Amino acid sequence: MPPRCGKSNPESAVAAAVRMPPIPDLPGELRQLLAQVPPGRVTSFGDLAEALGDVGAARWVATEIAAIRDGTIPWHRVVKRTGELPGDADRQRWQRQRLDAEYAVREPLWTAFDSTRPLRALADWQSRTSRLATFHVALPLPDRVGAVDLSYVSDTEAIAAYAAVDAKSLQLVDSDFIRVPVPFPYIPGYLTFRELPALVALVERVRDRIAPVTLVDGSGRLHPRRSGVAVALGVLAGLRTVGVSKHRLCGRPRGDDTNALWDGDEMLGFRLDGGSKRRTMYVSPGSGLDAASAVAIVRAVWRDRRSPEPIHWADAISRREAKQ
DNA sequence: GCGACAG
DNA sequence: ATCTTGTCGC
Repeated sequence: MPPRCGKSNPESAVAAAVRMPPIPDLPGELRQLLAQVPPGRVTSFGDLAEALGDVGAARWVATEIAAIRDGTIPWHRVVKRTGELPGDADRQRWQRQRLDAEYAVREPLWTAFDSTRPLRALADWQSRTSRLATFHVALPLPDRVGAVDLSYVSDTEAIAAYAAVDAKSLQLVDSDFIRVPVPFPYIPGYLTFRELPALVALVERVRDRIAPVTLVDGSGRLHPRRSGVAVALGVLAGLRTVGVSKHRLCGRPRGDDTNALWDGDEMLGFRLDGGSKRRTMYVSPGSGLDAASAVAIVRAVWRDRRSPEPIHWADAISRREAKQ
């Protein structure tokens, strides 16, 4: 029963607000949208992405359509926003024939989709989730530092691995993995919905022995909605997490410290220079600690490999298991 | 040609 | 991320 009145209860507020959202069947949604385009009209990849809820999914739409083999799906009514046809000469010739056969007008683009815009709902979930994260707590270096990572067996199945090292010796002290279905494609800004179900399942498996801090291969607050996969995992699983990525999703240097990364007036994380043998990494809080603590912890467990020790082991284990 | 958006 | 030949630098 929820508390009735009086003081708010942070525990139950969090418990009520944090649940994994329903993961939409995006390929299915795309096929439904394709079926809506009337014969004789054309639409664009970007307009389809917009109908899915985010124009940023346009490249996923393009690659998904290019992979369609089912001849009953009317992919030929999709063109580039410039009016050009996509693909190589053969594909263009085939598409032009199909369009000519139905006397298609090439403009204006048809955009009157009926859609629930599922990506918009997911983006809203990310914004709500980021408000439940904490990122002002200074956290000393704990005794162990863990990491999680995924390797893909196929486009729809992955190995999620956990590894932990002793913070002093940097020796591997714990590891585990699970094989899990992956329900969602990769779309920039929405990695959370591809990897979070697997990571939550993995964390449940190692819950009783998990390290005080978990590094996550992906962004934390360095995200357009301050809600990278490390933020979501921290909030949903109630863990202290740090986002560690090899590429920068958002955030730019600003001012005196060229390693601090800002978006608007928010300092979201840091660039960690790798030097010669290591590679540059981007670090930001997931939840439960501040950016300075996050970067100090990552530094402490980063020796001379390309990536910090816990991430290296989680990556190596998941990759090895995915190969079998 | 430029810019490029985690995994 | 994964798929992979050839290429480049130490």
